[in-house]
Amino acid sequence: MRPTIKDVARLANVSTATVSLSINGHSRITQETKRRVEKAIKGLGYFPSRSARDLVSRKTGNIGFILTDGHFLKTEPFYTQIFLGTEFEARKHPYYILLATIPSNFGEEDELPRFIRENSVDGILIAGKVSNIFLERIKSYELPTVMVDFHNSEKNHSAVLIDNMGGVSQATDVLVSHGHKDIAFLCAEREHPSIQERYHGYKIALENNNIAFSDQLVVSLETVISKESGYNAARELVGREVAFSAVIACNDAMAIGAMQFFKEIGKRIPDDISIIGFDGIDIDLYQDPPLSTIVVPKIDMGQEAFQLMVQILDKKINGHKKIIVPVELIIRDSVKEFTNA
Amino acid sequence: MRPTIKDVARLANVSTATVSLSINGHSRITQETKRRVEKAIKGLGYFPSRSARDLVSRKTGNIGFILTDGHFLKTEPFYTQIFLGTEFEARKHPYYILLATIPSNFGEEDELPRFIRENSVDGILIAGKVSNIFLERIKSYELPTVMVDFHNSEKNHSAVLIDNMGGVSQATDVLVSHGHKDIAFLCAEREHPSIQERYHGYKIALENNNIAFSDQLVVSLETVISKESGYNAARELVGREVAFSAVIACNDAMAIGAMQFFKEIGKRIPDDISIIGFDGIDIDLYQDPPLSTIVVPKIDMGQEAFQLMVQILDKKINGHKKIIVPVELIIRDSVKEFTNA
DNA sequence: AGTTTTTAGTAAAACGTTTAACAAGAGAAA
DNA sequence: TTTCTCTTGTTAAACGTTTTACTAAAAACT
Repeated sequence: MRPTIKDVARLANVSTATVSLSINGHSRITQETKRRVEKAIKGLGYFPSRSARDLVSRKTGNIGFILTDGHFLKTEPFYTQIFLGTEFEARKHPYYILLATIPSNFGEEDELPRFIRENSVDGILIAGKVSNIFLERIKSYELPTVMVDFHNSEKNHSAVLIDNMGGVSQATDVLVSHGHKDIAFLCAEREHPSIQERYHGYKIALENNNIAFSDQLVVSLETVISKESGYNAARELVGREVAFSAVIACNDAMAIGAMQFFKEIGKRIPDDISIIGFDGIDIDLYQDPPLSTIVVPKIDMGQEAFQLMVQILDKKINGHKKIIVPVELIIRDSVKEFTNA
Repeated sequence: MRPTIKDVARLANVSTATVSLSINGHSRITQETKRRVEKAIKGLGYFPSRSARDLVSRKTGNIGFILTDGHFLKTEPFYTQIFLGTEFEARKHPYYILLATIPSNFGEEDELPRFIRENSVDGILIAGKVSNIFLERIKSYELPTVMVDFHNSEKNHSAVLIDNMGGVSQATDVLVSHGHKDIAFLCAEREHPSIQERYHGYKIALENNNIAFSDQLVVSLETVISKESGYNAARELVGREVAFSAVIACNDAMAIGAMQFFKEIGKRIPDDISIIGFDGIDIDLYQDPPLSTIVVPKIDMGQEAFQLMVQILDKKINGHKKIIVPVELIIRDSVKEFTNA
């Protein structure tokens, strides 16, 4: 039989209240008794019962982590790494994480994650884009919410976001400083906030560098971001027969797809075309040449999000807080000085 | 304030005991009262408190899902899909799943997953290969355990396993029936039970088809399975300058890496070489040509594992039960009749 | 009719914590 | 000395269920 707080109290010759206060670090207890309690706990291998604790404190001790099944099963473990970050952070706090996936096109008829319906979480983390219907449906539960790598149009939630604009601006600046003037921008899923920000960063940077913007250099056709859409976007760009010496893709998957097309039609990278992606995923390094990219600190984002959640639950935050995590531009062999050759 | 069982009892004009028995489907309660209780529950939007329930029933209501961080962060969502399968199944039962990753090389100094140390799970699911040290360390907790796609040498746990031997045998048979005689086998991580079984299936099938086994046709050099090791294995095979017209790789990743090498040296698939992988991952379809493979029902495996766990917890099982899930050979364009041209 | 058995429901204890209200003793202030 | 204030600890209620033992009424036997 697992020892209870009573066993500890008996062994330490104090009341159960003292044990409880001692464990939870209340200042009422003297060092001496605290030591006695500690010793008893160690001796018995005692561990407080979660359900008893939760019952009286009226918490569940769980945080829900929600993302779409598409994001969870993606080939690139982008959101998986964010999840891992929250897991790492959760270990330092008295919470467990419950993961649930929802359909990408969550609609009226779909069921909410069970832990929401059963009131088994104290708050939820939402990673990546989810449907508005989903957001509407969970409103009535009034759960503390932190969004990661996404924020809804009303922006009425705390969120951990990527510095999309800064990242792409920086990338553009670097290409310009390498002598490039005709810089293309390949993207998809234009309605996604992150994509809009990246696009914005591209335009701003061009402006700052006194380079005229040309919509002939922007390809934005498809609604889903993938290697395939990158391949197609590159084909479209080449088909337009407009001069360009560098490409920024709105993420690494598209960049890799684009590189594949460029290579297939005999273009050399970086000799003919310099290219930069966004995300910083592992396979970037295994490309030929290795892909330059804007690295997103995925683990950090997960950790930040969880910390934010803890602050909210501890009522240390009043309104909605936004955290913008910085990104890091890493230039590899896919970028080279512009040559007129 | 959330309604409690007392509110329901009051509204339905019965005792809390009746409500409890009613909810949990005890036969003591008459249809009429059950209906009254149901109505009250609906009316109040009542939901039983997990912590209260767990406290008295001395369960946690959680199942731990453990896999190595390497497996979790893999590019191919193989284990992620297995996890999703358990998630789907868990929704039908009164359990939540807690996920934890452990280091691939878990050692003496590493910490056990928090939910184990804190006694917050009623049982654990272990997916994929984990270190023996880990298995040793959790022994003392005496947790009901189900292993998925792995079983330790002592085989003293229930497990859900893949029909590795059957799958590869079948693949070999098909190649033989397509006229191939010199069939190579590429693998890595030879000490892994699944790999051994696949290798065994290959040998058995050759024997059954009266084809002499040649270790010149078996490449097993590296300790880690990946696209890269497949690429290297193919190079090794070609370097041996021994005739072969077909290849079975011990998984899809290696098959894809091997295909890449074959194509690079000008071999045509399937004209010069037929190739079959194992796993059935999504990108198989996007290969050129689409890769034939032995499809593992990953979602099913997760579901089976969870069902097994529930049976164990309900004491419906005496000893250790093994479930072998069937696989399905799917022949795509990477396989062709042998021609002597 | 009287007795036993079955049925349908209830009272109350128990699960293991937290915490508000209280108490006893020690030192400080009067 | 008496009273007041800290300090350190304790008592006991409360959290929301489940379940054992019990009871009253109805049904089934003699």
